[in-house]
Amino acid sequence: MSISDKDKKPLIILTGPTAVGKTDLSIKLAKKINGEIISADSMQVYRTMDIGTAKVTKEEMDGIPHHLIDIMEPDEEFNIYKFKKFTCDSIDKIYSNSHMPIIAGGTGFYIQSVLYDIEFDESEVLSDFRIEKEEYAKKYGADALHDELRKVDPVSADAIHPNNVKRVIRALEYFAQNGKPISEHNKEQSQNGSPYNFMYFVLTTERDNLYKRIDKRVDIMLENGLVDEVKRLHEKYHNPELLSMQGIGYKEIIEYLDGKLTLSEATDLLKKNTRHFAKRQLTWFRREKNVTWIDKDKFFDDNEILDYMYSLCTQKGII
RNA sequence: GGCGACAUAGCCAAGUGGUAAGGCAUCGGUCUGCAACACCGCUAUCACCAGUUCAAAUCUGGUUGUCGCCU
Repeated sequence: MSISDKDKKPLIILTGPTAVGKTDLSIKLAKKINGEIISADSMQVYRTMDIGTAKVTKEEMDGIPHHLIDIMEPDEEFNIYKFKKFTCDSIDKIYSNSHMPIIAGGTGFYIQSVLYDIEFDESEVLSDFRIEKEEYAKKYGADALHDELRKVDPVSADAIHPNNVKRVIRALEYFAQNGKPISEHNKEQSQNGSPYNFMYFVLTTERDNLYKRIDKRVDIMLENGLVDEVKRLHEKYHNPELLSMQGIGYKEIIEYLDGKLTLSEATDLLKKNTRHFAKRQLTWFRREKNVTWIDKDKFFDDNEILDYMYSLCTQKGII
């Protein structure tokens, strides 16, 4: 590369599977290095969804500014395009405060969009188009829709499994809007380098331990009133289809409230879904390039982790 | 002690002579505008021993274990 990393803008990312302890550590890190936190979490953006998203509380923030939390109503749609836009704005603002941006959160897809500056065109989501295609797939089968994609974009057709109707539709939508295959666009974008001089920390711990933490956290959420929180939202919106209500912890409790599950069944399902989610996150991070894994089990305490992170950031000239 | 039933992967569970369905969990993976989404892949030789048969998870005998009933 022609521009040295040190000339690029600094950025720190702290991620990891759900319930590993990101929030706590990110705040400690922010204090240590004069940082501000940008949440990379697709659910914490929603106001009044606090318990189920394990959202940071004001007290926990302890004066550290947090961005991208509580910026949407639960019946609004949030997506990666919005995330990227808001995050880039926040990063600029943080620089102008002479602070260090720390992206903390578990949505790897979102992080990627900012880190590698992936471009999204301005066009709106074609919701009618999506609905129409969904119905088509339901009526004639997923394979029929996949065949349709093959006609316009064989590369994507090869890459996307026919059963993955959502992705097939997005590829179709992209083609309808731009007149070129999404596979071409993806290929171009995948060659982007990062405009940042960054450290990408992935916090992890032994699998058994992680699962125990998850189970425990779910129990605590229940004790803290998760059912009431979901009940309030469910009564307000009456719409389990909302993106926000599809979040883990919300969809399961709604099933309970609707009498489809007992509370204990809903709880088990919620724990299971959370474990699955954590596993998928881990898979994502494993594939991500240039990440620094931090195995909590190898450190005595958070301070030792912070010192380690600090020294790596220093070496890279980020701090 | 007697009688009866059952014994298939971590769990549930099909399969009654022809070379081990399925579901869940586990594990691995995909992902470029719904991503806490959506999707894909992998995982057993049938309690043990002996016998019948070209061929047994499937039949016979025995052993062990579990459950139920009876005294």
